[in-house]
Amino acid sequence: MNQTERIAETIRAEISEGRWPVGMKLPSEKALSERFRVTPGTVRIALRTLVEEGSIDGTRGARKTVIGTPAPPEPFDQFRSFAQWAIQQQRVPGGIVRSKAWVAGDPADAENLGVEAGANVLRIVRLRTLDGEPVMIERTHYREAVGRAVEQLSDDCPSVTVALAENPGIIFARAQHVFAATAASAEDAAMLDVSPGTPLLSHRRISLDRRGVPLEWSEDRYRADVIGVAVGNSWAVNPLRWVTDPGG
Amino acid sequence: MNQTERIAETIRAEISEGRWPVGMKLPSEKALSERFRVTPGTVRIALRTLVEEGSIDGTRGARKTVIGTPAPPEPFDQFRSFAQWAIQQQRVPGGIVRSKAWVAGDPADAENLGVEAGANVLRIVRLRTLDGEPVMIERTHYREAVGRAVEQLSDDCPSVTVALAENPGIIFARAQHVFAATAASAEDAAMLDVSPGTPLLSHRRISLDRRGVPLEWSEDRYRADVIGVAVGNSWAVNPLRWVTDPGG
DNA sequence: TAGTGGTCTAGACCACTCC
DNA sequence: GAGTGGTCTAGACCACTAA
Repeated sequence: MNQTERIAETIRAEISEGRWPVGMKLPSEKALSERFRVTPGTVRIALRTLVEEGSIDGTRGARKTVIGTPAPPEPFDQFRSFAQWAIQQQRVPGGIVRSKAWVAGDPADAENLGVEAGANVLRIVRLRTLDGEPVMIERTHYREAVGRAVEQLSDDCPSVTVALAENPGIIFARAQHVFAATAASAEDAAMLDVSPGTPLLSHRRISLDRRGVPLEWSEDRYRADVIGVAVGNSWAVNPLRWVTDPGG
Repeated sequence: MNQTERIAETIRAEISEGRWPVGMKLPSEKALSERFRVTPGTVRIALRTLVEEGSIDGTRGARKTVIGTPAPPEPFDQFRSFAQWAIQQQRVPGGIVRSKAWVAGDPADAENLGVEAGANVLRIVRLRTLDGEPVMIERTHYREAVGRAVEQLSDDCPSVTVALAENPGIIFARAQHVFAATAASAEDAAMLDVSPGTPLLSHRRISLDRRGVPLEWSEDRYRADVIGVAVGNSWAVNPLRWVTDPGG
């Protein structure tokens, strides 16, 4: 554990338990540095993470002010693994593979995965459930190397993400997402147990490894009355942008 | 301009124009520090922003590798100001105020704005257009102090965000967003020129100032065939999370 | 004007990658 | 084992806030 992480974690906890109420100014960096027996620079790095999380104010020249209860950001995997998220919500996740097939990559696969058209692509359609209720459909396309690892998992494997993490060569490092809305097709409607035409939240994503190589892309559809997507942004960190022609 | 920003900007540009192609290793921090005449620590801070943007790799002990073309993140205001975004896209933004009224805050206003039920709230419904085509509806609720500033703007003011930034007491510092999908109501359909029931992307947001005080909240609806929302995340920065019961 | 945070320098030490 | 990046220390200097 880093010093900076340790300090950030300690102050986060103290804000949560009310030792530094909202509106109160934190001690100066110098005071905190003496308390934690580190230099002021180290304290500043720790406080910067809290500023980026949006729980303390970052005005220059003034003491840091507590803005709100800190919510440490979800780890990256938490937005890849539906199962992990569901368990944290104290819901029971389920997953049913509805179809699985090696196909010749079409132009969309070629563009999204950076492979040639016709290359081997593993296409899997999964229905995800919460407490037995169907809530989302994943239509995922895997690059050949990843598909071979996915293929060896059992169909009722609760978390593909966790299972793939065991695989040394496959590291999901970042992803790009586009959100839109779409009407449930007849197939969607049957799987999600809604009427055809029901509005669904459409989530297209491309997952990349540390070197920027696309590992998978997916078009997921959510029952929008049950599950949505939350995002935070700030002057310090703004990952959001509008796009025209979202596809979906 | 900071040293760190200057260095990050220079390297970003050099990657974009192909001086450091994808897959090539960047010079060491020591070499870069001599080139820019700063200390290695300063170079590292500059490179960290590129790592967070996802354009270079951040493996420890190895030289930084170019992953892809850098896309500097949008400034925070860019996701508040529809007009600024549209102009950057070389589209012509338009805005029409469809209704504007001071109302007594209902429970939703009380919760989202942190005011008492019955407090004065300015409620404005705007129709936004791109090149004359209607693309989104904003239903915004302003806290009283902000509403008084908004009220003084002319109805055809192209960018409320820009106009409000002139106001010294009102600083938008961060926001929370929830995305879902919803069916166009009769009113929505008439304004957006679509059929009732058409799936729309629903975007609920709460905008806060630096001290965490809510300034406005809004429920926006987008024509999902024209406009969507893109988000990037990585192991370094992950602002995304799923939520149950998105409202919408 | 005093205090504070933001930036940058200079350098020590360790963990890790690569040859 | 050489080279490299990540962490942390120590301190100078400046910009800004708050009284």
